[in-house]
Amino acid sequence: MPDRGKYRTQQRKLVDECLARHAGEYLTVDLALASIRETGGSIGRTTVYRTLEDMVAGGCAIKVCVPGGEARYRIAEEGAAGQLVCLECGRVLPLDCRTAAGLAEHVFEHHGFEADPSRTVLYGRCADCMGANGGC
Amino acid sequence: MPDRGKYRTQQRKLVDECLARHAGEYLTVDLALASIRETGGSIGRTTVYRTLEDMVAGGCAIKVCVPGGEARYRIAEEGAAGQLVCLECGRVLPLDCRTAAGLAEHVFEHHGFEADPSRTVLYGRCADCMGANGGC
DNA sequence: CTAGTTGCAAAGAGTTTGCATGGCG
DNA sequence: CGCCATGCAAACTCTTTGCAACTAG
Repeated sequence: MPDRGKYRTQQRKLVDECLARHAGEYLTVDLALASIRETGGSIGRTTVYRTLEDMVAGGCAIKVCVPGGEARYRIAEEGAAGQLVCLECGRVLPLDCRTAAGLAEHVFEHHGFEADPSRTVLYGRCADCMGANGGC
Repeated sequence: MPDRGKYRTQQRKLVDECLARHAGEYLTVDLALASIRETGGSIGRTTVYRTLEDMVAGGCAIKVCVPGGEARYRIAEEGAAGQLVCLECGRVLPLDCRTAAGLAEHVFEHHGFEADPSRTVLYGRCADCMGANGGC
C-alpha cells in the first residue's frame, strides 16, 4: 500500500471541494462522482472510493452506512453533528452536535466506550414521512 | 412476491429460536446459519437471509449495519437497547436502553424525528481496543 | 528522477432473485 | 389441493485490488 495522502493531486482536490460544496449533505460515491464531473472535473470511480476512504481514515470525512444502500460520506466539520436516517425515504438529516456530544460522554462514563459523536446514527422516521403516513 | 410470513415452518422456527438463544448478541447471517446447523437444524443460507429480513420488517428483529462488514441481526426485545460498534475490532456491544430512550425523546422534541431507540448506533472504540492501543 | 496516484478492468464479498421442488394449512 | 416456503445456482450491486501509465514534489 503506497503512503496514501502524501501528494495533493488534482483529483484529491476535486473530492475535497465536492464534499465542501455539499457540506451537511450525505453523498454516495456516485453522487460525488456525478457532482465532480458536472463541474468539469476529471476523475474515476475508483479514485473517489479511495480518496473518500483516505479522508475518513484521516478524520476529514464521515462515513455513514445505510441498510440496503450504498455508503454515504459527509465532510467532517468542526463540531459536526451525528445523523438521523429515515428508514422510509432514505434521507439522512443532521443531528445537533450538543446532543450527540452529550450522549457520547454519557456512554463513555457508563460503558467505557469511546464513541465518536459525529458518527452517532439514529434510525427512524423523519417528520415528512410521519406526516405522510400519520397513524400507521 | 408471496405473502411472506404466513406459514410457521420448521425453518422459520429455527431462525426464531436461534435469535432467542443468542438474545443480546449480534449475529451475522453466517453465524446464525452455523448456530442453527450446530443444533441439528436444516436450513439454507437464502432462507436465513429471507427470514431475517421478514423479521426485521415485522419488527421482531433489529438489523445493524457495520461499515465494511456483513449486516448483523439481533432479536428485538422489549426495552431493547441500542448498539455500540467498535470500529477496530468490529465487535458490537449493547447500549443501555435508558440512555437510548432518553436520546430518542430528545431528538423527537428538537428535530421532529421519530427515532427508534433500539436502533441507535454509535461508532467508536470499545474499552478493550482503547486499552490495547492506548494513546494512539 | 522516485515514489505516490490514477483508473481501467477484473476479482471479491455480501445479498438478492429465478425457478422447480416440497410443505403448511 | 392451493398457495406459500425452501434452497440451489446464477445474477446483481457495491466495493476492492492488480497493474501499467502518469504526475507531484
